[in-house]
Amino acid sequence: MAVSEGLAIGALARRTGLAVSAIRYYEAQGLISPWRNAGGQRRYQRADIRRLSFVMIAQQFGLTLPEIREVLLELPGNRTPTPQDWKNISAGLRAHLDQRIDTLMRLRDNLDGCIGCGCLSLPKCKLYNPDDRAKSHGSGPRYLMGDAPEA
Amino acid sequence: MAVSEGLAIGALARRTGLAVSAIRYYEAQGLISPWRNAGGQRRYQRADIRRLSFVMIAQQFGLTLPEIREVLLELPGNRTPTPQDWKNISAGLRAHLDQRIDTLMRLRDNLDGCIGCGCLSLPKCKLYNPDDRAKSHGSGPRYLMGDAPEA
DNA sequence: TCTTGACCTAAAGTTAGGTTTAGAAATTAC
DNA sequence: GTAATTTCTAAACCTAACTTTAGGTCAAGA
Repeated sequence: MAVSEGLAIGALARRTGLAVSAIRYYEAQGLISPWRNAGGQRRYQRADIRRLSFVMIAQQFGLTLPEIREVLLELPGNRTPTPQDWKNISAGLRAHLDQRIDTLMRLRDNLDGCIGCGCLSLPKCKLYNPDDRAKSHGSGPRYLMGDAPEA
Repeated sequence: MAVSEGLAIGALARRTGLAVSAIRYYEAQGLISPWRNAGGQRRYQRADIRRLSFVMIAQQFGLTLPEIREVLLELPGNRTPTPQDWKNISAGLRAHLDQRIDTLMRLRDNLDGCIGCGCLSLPKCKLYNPDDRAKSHGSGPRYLMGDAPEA
């Protein structure tokens, strides 16, 4: 086998720790774009290992797949990303992470306040601040305090 | 209407900001247990407002409904919870939150290290530490690095 | 060559946390 | 007393992020 035939999906799965089905799913979501060999099978570059690694890390940081897709668009399309390219977009992740930590710490401080005052049920409690609420966790519809649709 | 007839589900929904359907769902998940009036309709105590408030807050902190159910079991079953009871279980939340913040901060530090070394694809990268991975976000099956089922 | 094992697609299933819908019964308002 | 609200149950639907299944093709080794 020649050096530049690329990785088959199974090999990529083994190297990244991802399931084969997950890699196909990521392709469907536009996160990765392999080419096809003569028989129609997917072939990947070695740089794609790094790309998927980035996807996994960004997920841990709470980014959704569409968000990750956007971030990855910042990579150069015309050449294999360099370490510097990766450092650049990782810096963006760092900002995102800082924000999440910040939100949680504010939440914690508010909880401390509420433990003190026992106001758990009061609408004016800071824990009900809509800014801190919703869209931070999980999936599916959420219409929480102040997030309800108009009508 | 007598004082102690209890709240109807719609009233509870208005006071908590939750959807009626969500309240019924929480009941199905064992988070709240109303009684029924003669006509079979749900009736709630005013203390349940506080109970649902706690549920919402705990959700923001990233607890799942089963986890919240466990926490709520620590409340006294034989009487209406006092402010002190609520303070006690809120303290448990605080511990949970501290842990989450800790994890995120460690993640951030590791990212800094990786930005420095560009090791994004190396299995030895600290960002791949299984302890930090999985079960922290979102729903659905996740078999990530080291989390794969045996066979 | 033949036989595994890897790969393909499309569609359906899964989980969490709910919402929506439908048709019927209870309550409330006038 | 009747109309308008609420509430009831059960079942289907929703999203995100995948996995599983079914039925068929490709590739590699003996």
